[in-house]
Amino acid sequence: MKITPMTQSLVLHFGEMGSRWGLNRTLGQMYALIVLTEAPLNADQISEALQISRSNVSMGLKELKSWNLIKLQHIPGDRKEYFSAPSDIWEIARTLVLERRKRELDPTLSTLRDALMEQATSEADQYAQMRVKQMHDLLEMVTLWTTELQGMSSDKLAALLKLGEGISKLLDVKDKLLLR
Amino acid sequence: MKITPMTQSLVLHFGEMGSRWGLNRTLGQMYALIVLTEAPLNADQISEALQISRSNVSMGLKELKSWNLIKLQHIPGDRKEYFSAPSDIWEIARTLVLERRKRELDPTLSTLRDALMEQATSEADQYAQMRVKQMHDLLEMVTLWTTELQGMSSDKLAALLKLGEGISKLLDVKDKLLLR
DNA sequence: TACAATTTTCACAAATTACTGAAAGTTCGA
DNA sequence: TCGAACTTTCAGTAATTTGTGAAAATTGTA
Repeated sequence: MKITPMTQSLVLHFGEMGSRWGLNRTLGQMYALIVLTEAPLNADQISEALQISRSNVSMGLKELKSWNLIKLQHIPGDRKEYFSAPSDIWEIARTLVLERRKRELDPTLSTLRDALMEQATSEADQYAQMRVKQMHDLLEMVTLWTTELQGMSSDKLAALLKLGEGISKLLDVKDKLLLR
Repeated sequence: MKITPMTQSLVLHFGEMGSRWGLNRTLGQMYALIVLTEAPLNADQISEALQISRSNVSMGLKELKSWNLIKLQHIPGDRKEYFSAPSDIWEIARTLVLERRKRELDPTLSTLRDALMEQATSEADQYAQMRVKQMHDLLEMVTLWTTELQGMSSDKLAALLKLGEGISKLLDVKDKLLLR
């Protein structure tokens, strides 16, 4: 499996990015390759294209599956397993957000809630609890938002994001509507 | 510097979280401690509370400074440097978003743009470029949003987040207003 | 059921990242 | 300008994470 210079450089960049996103370098590279390639790929092709061992690919694929980022498919007459990414980039983004929420936000919220349930005796703990409450409320809102995003169609999501700088104004409009 | 069991467990949790956020475990712990403690702390106190070497604290503090997450202050009659976190949790969140954007989004956008400038000859590259375009547009919108957030007051930010499930409806309202 | 094709697991090796103590550097007051 | 108080740097070590090859497990089909 040959790989063009363009894909090559993108793959390398996303490898670096991957490590900042809870995935690791190889995983980032693998996913970049799958996303950028139209045809579904099998493990051997990935292994060859990225010059990593077959077993490493197997582990990476396992991880990618656990993130729900890839689709398994079979090609008639071929026993190998082929993988591809969703064609809708918004779906990928939505999945990424959802999975990170499950892995990071949810456990953190639960820890914060536990801390809030405790009886704060010392003054130090009272202050800590106050901060915990602030963080908790903030993260809960973020959770609410991500939940909301999950239910939105790709079109709507695109529209929302396009709003961009309009969002601030929109908020003002909302206030006026409520005042009416 | 003693540390209550409550702070202790929160510090440990944010240590784990830190590693998922581009910081590392120690950095997460240090910041949690600073955020949860009302009084500004000096390096020795942090070192003692978290049981890590003085030099490690120095490096962590340096990193935290580069993220703009801590404020340096001096206590009259004491030559040590003391550090504290912003009292406004929204400010912390805003800073975090901004810094991550600078470190991750911006370089990625630039790589994507480079790829888009190239002449795609092969069919493979044309497909790749199409996907790159999708990613680029998505990330550019995210950037726009984060920029917008930077300019918003904490109050407004809180209001926006509180909108939660209302956001979808709000979008509909906007469409109606435009149609009018 | 047997067997070839394919995938997964896992113990170890390699690479990367984080931590430490000692030494060097800085700052400030006398 | 000296020296004590404090901070930073850095080379080496420790810990963690990632990658590999060999072997085991699974799958599909003749």
